[in-house]
Amino acid sequence: MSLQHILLGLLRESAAGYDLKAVFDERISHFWSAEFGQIYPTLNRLEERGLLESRVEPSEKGPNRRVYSLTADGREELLRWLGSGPAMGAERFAYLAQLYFMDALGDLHETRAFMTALKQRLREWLGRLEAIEAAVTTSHGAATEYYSDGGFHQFATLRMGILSIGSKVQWCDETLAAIDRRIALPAGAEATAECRSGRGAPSAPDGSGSGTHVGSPRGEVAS
Amino acid sequence: MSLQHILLGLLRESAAGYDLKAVFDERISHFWSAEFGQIYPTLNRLEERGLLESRVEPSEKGPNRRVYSLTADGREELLRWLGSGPAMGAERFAYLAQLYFMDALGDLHETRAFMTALKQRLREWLGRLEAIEAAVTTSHGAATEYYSDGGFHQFATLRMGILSIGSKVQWCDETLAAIDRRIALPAGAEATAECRSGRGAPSAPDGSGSGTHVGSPRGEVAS
DNA sequence: TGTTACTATATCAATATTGATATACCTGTT
DNA sequence: AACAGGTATATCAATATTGATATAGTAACA
Repeated sequence: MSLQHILLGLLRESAAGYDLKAVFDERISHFWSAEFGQIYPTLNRLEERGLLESRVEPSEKGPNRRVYSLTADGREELLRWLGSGPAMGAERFAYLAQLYFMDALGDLHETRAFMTALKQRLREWLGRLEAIEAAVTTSHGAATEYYSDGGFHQFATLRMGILSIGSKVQWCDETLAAIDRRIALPAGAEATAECRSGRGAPSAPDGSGSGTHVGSPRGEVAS
Repeated sequence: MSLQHILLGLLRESAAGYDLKAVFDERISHFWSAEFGQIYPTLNRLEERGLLESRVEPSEKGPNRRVYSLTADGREELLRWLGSGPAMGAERFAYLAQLYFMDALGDLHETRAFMTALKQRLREWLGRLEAIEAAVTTSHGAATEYYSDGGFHQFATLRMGILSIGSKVQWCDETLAAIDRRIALPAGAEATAECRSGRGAPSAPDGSGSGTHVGSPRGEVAS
């Protein structure tokens, strides 16, 4: 449901779907993204629900544009969402899934190459965010408490991107170091251990006899 | 496309859809989650594509189960995915979107309450992950290089969860401190600043005359 | 003038995801 | 035996998301 609300937020200033795509790509990609195929139908539904209204305008550079703006109901719904407390969706990292299963490749050098590539990608991303941060603090100073209301809030979200991705780069280093220690081990020196995680019962002693030990190949934590 | 591959990874050990749901909830929720409504159709499609095979078995505790296992093609596709380099999907944080627009509430105390609640939720989550980490290192030691192959890779993913969420808790503190400095300001002392971010041209000087300044209410970075 | 190429604008089909609901079996109680 | 409540198993309808494709204008150039 978040995209609907994000569109309401972006449309505090009216815009066409095409413009909004650029905003996703250029300004808020560190916390959300959307394709045309999602933006247009969602705008339609929001208009059907009376949260947006639209008018067709000629474009300066191309075909006619349908420009959307908030209705009173739309503004109300936006404020309701903003006041409803933090929306905590599940996080998804496909590259962590790959790493989780990567023992299947049976070669730690593959894992090492993977982590090196991942670190590189993360550092590029971090660099882009830091460049934006530098541009902002250069022109407005490092004391964000003096920023405009909008700027203050936006800068805070940028900071989370920087800190969070920065921590992932650190994690890459930590993991690469562990990989190197492991590679240096005399063959066959590994013991057996699996770790389980998630929001469920943290350290439930396993072996409850369910017959199917899903996702627990070769060795258990509670060994 | 990732869920399909994650299911292939989990099914290195055969299981029914019901079991897999538990794995998502209890073991890998720090990087992926899935509901029944997604798991079952995806298993079907994977079987149609010949990457999985299934047989119906009586259950010890309930209705008959359809148990899936990898085919040779399925294992091959899993390995292909694992070897294809880090899959970098866009990250999505609905709570950051809320914060980004929260100037609309016009009351920094609302933002403060929001950040306090967010920090609390993140700390709880971090606590769960750290409890798992403690359980693992207690029984297998802190030297992960001696873990089993699977355990080593799985522990690495757990560490990313811990470092990444930890950095977000830090960010909450940093942001709360900035909010407090801003609240303490004499009224009207704020200047104007917006920040833009994303993968696009990092510090493109704005004002390119597009007419619609989407998402840039009240003040520009390149002011 | 016709052609190429490029930007702006939008739609479509396929797939993924969520949340609610359904159905089967088991266990204990009336 | 009939029922109640719980767990195990699975499906469905609605919505979200991705990636490819379509269509309109504009600009440069042969």
